[in-house]
Amino acid sequence: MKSAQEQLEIIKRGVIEIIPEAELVKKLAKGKPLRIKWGADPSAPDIHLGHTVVLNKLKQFQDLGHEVVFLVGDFTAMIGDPTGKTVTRPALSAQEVKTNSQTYQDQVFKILDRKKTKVVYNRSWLTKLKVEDLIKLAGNYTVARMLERDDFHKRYKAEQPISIHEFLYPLIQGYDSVHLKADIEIGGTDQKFNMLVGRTLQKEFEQEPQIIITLPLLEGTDGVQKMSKSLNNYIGVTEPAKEIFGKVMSISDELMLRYYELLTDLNLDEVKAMHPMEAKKKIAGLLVARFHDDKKAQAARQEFEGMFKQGKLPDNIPKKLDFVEKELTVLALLSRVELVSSKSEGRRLIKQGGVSIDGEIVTDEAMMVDLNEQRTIKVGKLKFYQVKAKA
RNA sequence: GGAGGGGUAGCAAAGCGGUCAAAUGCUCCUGACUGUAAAUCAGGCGACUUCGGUCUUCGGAGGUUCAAAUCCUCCCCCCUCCA
Repeated sequence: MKSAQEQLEIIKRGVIEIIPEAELVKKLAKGKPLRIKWGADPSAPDIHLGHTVVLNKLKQFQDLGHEVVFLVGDFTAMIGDPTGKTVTRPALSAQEVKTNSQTYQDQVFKILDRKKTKVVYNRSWLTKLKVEDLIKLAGNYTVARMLERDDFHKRYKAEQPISIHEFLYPLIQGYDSVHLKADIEIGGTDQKFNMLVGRTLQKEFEQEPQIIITLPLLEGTDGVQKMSKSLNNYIGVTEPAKEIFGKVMSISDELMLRYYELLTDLNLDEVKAMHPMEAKKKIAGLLVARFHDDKKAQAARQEFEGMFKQGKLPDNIPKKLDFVEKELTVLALLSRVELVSSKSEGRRLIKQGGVSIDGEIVTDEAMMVDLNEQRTIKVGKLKFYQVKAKA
């Protein structure tokens, strides 16, 4: 095992805060594997780039010889983390949780070392908690302290409602740390308060309090809001290579630098010196390679370049080659292959010059398309379909 | 228990008897420019259409009216304050 100082150097890279750093050094100095807690809510089982910021850090810990505890919050999912949220989530069924957490694990282990990871479900101990215990637990915290939390504070000041159960969430999350005897808890900056509660509770339970490590939140592809599935601004780790590549290519330059900063170890000055497009292709390739492999990264890049520079068609165009009709109007064709959600939309697109067949822009919605030959119909820049009548 | 505010298109938010398929902003879609970037510009953003129109939308159900998102009745839901 590396020295505490060496480890600290690695750990510190890319993190926002270590609370408190001195205690971390002490823990590391013991030379024993530490237990790192990372909790995830199994309601949205798609791991995206945002999660990987934390996962990469966890992987570093594993490489340094520590133990990662992946906590599936199947119990807490019923409450719904109030962090940054306004709506309560519906409770998940046991089956959903099971499926979700399985998917979650498959994805997590694209990055984490399965052998060095312990997977736990907080339902297994939280269901055993008695009302009595819960009240005791709640006794450790005051309303005033809860209200210190930024989003609670804002809502309180704005006279927005705060439900009691939302106060319970941080307490329960904190209790998880007590139960697991976590040495370190890691999470996004939005989790700081919740993780601090864990620290406080551990002290109450006369444990050595956990160290808190916060990591930056990755902005989604829109460049503004944090990456999340519900905002549909995410890049999922299980997405096909060309999707990942394409999505990365479409982010803004500014955001690209941010991605370099949070998702790679590369020197930012060198990146800035590159042509932005080149730099973007590079990170797109890197990420594809990370979640797939080098070969696919190469292929994705080539396809991308072929498609947009040389105007070639992408590889896997959806096909429908068994039309009964020998010919159809453009409009009918569009709606048949569901490139448009309604005929009105199709009309609009044609009017705006967004539809082409075999490279020819369509101007007349009633134009007949001969389906005896294979045709490629294109809507906008990215949607294609190959069509042909049944032989 | 009492008082008040509110539910309008993906979101936010106007409209408060006809000119409303519903202002405006954002998102989104298409086109131009370009590096599938940003910014900008142009157009669009309920459905169907023989492009003349037609049909279905403003929490739900009824009603008044030639005419209702707009008025009335009942119901459902959300929020705030007081107790």
